[in-house]
Amino acid sequence: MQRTGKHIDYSEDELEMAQFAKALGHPVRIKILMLLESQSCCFTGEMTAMIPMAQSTISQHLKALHEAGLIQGEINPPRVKYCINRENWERARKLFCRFFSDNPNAFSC
Amino acid sequence: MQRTGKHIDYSEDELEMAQFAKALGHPVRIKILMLLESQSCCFTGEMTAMIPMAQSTISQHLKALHEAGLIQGEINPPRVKYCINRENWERARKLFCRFFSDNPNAFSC
DNA sequence: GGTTATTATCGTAAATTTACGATAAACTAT
DNA sequence: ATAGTTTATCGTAAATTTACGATAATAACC
Repeated sequence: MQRTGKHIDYSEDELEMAQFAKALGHPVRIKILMLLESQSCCFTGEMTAMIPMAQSTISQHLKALHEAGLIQGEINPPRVKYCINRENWERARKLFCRFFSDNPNAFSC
Repeated sequence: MQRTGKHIDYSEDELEMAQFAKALGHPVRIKILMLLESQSCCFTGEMTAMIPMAQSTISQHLKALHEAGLIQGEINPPRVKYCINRENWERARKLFCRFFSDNPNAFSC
């Protein structure tokens, strides 16, 4: 895409929110995050055991979530323990809450 | 993708949320929604005037938002007036708020 | 050193997304 | 009818995403 020289000026919030949203834009990544939310922490192996997908695919989705800043991994050889990145989670929460609340009909968030 | 016969059982919430998130996963679509939020309603032309992108591309993004259920269009010949789909907006708000609040460290949403 | 266990990365192929210009469609107004 | 205005759709090309199996990397253990 992006074959023109045109640049659109997006605000930091717009870019950041789109980035978070993109990371949330696949059901398996939602599932992974819910898992981490409910268990606080989780090894990759536990996820691959619960989700019928190739281990490499799960790892790829974890990478996407990591790059978006939503999770962080702690090496615990030979395993890796993942958990929510609370700082960015809070940031995302604020962005989404604000976004959906800035309208006259909304309940307060 | 999806070349195997495996099916993952996603909950309705997981699927719906991923769908909303996917629609929010591009900065120009965030921008469009913010515009609709601030103005309550907007013609396609006003958006194409404010966003330096081909008219066809904007229309494509509007279609994506419409298919995700986040906006609705009212034909007002020869123009089309778009606005937020309040019912689904509220649904999305609840999903995201709940999602980001279901954790011990979060502030209440 | 060699083995085992766990996870990431590589190489790939198919599907989807994103952007554009060109064209069609829909409706007004002349 | 013709012309004008606005928007959607079509055809396209490039980029990205998603999935897989195979392989590499890492660190513990024997």
